[in-house]
Amino acid sequence: MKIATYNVNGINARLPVLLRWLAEQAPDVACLQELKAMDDKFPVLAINQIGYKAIWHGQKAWNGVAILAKEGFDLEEVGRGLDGDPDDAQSRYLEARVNDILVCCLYLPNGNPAPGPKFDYKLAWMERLIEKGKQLVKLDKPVVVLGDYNVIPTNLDAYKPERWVGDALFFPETKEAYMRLLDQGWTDAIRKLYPDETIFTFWDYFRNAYARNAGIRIDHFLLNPTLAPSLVAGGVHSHVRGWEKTSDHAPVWIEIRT
DNA sequence: ATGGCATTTAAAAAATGA
Repeated sequence: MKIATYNVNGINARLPVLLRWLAEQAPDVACLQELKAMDDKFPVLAINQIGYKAIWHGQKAWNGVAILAKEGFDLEEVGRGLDGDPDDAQSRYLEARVNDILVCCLYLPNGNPAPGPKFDYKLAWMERLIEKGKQLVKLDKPVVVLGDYNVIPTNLDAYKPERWVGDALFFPETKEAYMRLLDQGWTDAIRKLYPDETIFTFWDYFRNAYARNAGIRIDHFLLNPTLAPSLVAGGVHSHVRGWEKTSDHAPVWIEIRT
């Protein structure tokens, strides 16, 4: 089974790119982030027409997450949103069962500028995710928590790491919270497959960043111990970042033995 | 240190992203 994550940066603005990528790569499951659309603006018809079911959690203008699965897969929503803050109205977490795998799609807050209230929200959100992770990691069933983490885990994950010092994606507290999550027993699937390679999933729109390969790795797959032994392959569809009217993220994928 | 670009909302310019 191939599972992908893709921060589309506006699902309606990127619909041609999204459909082209789905047709070209045909992932079995695709988790999307940054829909930037309300629920009734989600392009479900176009997605159904190319053979995918979908569930989504939208929001006006910002955020928004969705889980797509090919027709023939069993897709059932398990929940939306993280516990721990009843006042949180941002659509950033969606959980579904796809066949026997629990698929948890997230769009972790950016947190800039740091320090500040947005950074506080990011760190609080990470604490809520860590609470959730405690339960998920120990399940007997296979679990993947994937999406745009907005975390650059190590110096290996950034072109010129010194440029990211002081950024919320690379702040000591951000990396520390992410490490605490990993230490629950999660496997960073892409880093497991490529322990020493420079791999990027995001290139900003400025300064010709994609052509210079001046990127960062912030889209991650975390596998629980039940699922981790089934990992067989993975990578980044970086060529999609070179398409017209494309997102600043590229799709990332893994393959699971089922 | 700053700004470069792209999107949404909504009707010009602000907010957001990373």
